[in-house]
Amino acid sequence: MATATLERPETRTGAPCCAPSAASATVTEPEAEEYAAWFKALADPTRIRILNLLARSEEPLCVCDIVDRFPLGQPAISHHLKILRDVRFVHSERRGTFMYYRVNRACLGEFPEAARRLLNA
Amino acid sequence: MATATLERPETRTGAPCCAPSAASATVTEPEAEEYAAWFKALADPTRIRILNLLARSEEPLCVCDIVDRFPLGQPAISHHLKILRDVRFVHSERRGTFMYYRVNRACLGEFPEAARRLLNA
DNA sequence: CAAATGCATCGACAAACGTCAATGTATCCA
DNA sequence: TGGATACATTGACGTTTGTCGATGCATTTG
Repeated sequence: MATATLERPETRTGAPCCAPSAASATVTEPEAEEYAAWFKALADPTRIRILNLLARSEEPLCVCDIVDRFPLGQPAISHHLKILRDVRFVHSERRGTFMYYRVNRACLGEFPEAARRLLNA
Repeated sequence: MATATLERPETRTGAPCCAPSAASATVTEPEAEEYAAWFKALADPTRIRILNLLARSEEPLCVCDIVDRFPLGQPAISHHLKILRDVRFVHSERRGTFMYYRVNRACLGEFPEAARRLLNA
């Protein structure tokens, strides 16, 4: 899957986050693909746990911190982190040779509200 | 995937819906699989649009009504409806030879809140 | 009962996903 | 400059997913 598929105009123009300002109206096919991409990023137990781990951590965590907590190899963890980064659920920041990850609170905060508008119309 | 995987004790004992009463604590691996199953059910554009269609409809819709709105065959639509039923996002009811589907408001209402507790800890 | 209708299920197939081992890249340090 | 460290990327593999055509089942109607 191409990364560009998950990058929306709003994000490229500097909008803080994810919500496509969905009114409680009909969801078009492009919008549906966008929503599905967000849900797909959460459709794996490991990513759920990584995200919860980052959400509950005061400090950003480096990749090796995360690898230590899972029975998976480092490439698998990096793969999941990339998926979470592509949909803007997490941010990453270099510190020397370390990459520190933290949740994108603006994005995760808007996500449940977007889900509500979508499903609870 | 077996249907039984998506049936949690609460649903079997008559609880209204989905939320596993997740405090804002560490998500265990079984809990993560449960959450992932819900998100997985929403990780497809067609299911997003089916769910939005049902959510915006006052009246329940039969399968042929839904089939008419998508460029997919009837087996594909039935397949997606089964996935949405397995996670309790929709209900189905027979009327003669027709199967009428409607959203499970209790479930879809709790889902965003569960997502918030999970991600916005 | 028999035919017709609406939907579910099955079998098959291509595409996507998750994982690992191996390798590449960037940064720090001696 | 060269080695070591932390992470990303690649290629391969088995599993899962989404779709279709064909078929089966339940219900209504003649």
